[in-house]
Amino acid sequence: MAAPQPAYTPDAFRAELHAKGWRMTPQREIILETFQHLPEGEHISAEDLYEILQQRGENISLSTIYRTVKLMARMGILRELELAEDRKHYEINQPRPYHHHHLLCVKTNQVLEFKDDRILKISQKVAERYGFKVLDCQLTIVGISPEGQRSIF
Amino acid sequence: MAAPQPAYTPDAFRAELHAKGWRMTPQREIILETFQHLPEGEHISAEDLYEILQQRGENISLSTIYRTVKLMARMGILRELELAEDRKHYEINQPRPYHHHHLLCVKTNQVLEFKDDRILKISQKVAERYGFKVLDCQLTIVGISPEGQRSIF
DNA sequence: ATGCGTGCAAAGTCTTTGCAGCTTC
DNA sequence: GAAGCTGCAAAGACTTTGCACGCAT
Repeated sequence: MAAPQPAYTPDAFRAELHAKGWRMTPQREIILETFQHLPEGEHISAEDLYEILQQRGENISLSTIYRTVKLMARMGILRELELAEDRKHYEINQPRPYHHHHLLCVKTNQVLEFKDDRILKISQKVAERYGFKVLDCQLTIVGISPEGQRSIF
Repeated sequence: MAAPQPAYTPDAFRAELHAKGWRMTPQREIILETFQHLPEGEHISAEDLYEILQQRGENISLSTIYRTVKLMARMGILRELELAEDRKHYEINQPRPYHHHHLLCVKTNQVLEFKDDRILKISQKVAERYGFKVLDCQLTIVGISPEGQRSIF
């Protein structure tokens, strides 16, 4: 029985930043919150985030967004996904059982999510074997969707 | 007991190309062979491949390389990996039990390989559930290596 | 007060594309 | 012979970086 997962708070973020000699800023807090309020499983690109913030009237530069998401990914707060052909996408790195993985179609570029607790367990075992601390694990299944199988390519 | 895995021959490649109305060329054959002769687990970028070919005296343009590796990845012959920060890497998509996965350190960028037969089994089950045909599956564990844990970031 | 972070614009890097000529089927 | 493929150069797309100013500590 898993306990409800407490949200990663701005204060926790601040503390982690301080521990490394870094600083909390309004921009970083807004970006954290924005990711936390994204519907589950939704992953966005730097540019997507920029537009979301623009529409909310938050003027945070693209540079800052790029710098911040990279920082947060390195801290393990965000997962960096490379599912689309062209650009990276990010999403909150939810702990199990919210952890999910992706099924990707090379023909239609369709992306489906699925969950499987075994993946994280396997990952933790493997990481332990090599002395790694796990921040995230992603199983990406690349294949051809039913629609893709019908198309002639 | 798995039977020895027959290599994917130029003829098989040719046949698959023809089935789609495409053509075999010397460049494509050389690229296929180059990937097949790479040490197991070695994955290279388009530019790496370009340099390898240059050194072998094969003048194949970067454009052709980009076009060919993308084509071969879509055909399931190559796996497209996004382990490095910047560019895509490719390797032959070996069938089980040669299939391997990656453990990546966000601090040192170190990449380790490991094998685990369960991953492919799980992937096939999941794909089946959604009607997908599996071309490849990649479990990437992102974490911090022992060396990375010692560094101050 | 110190020095990290932000914004802007410019520069970079990897990748794609238009086109003419060559090659494969 | 028709259509796909290659090479070259140019264009494109995403991301990073230099610098001056502002803000967190």
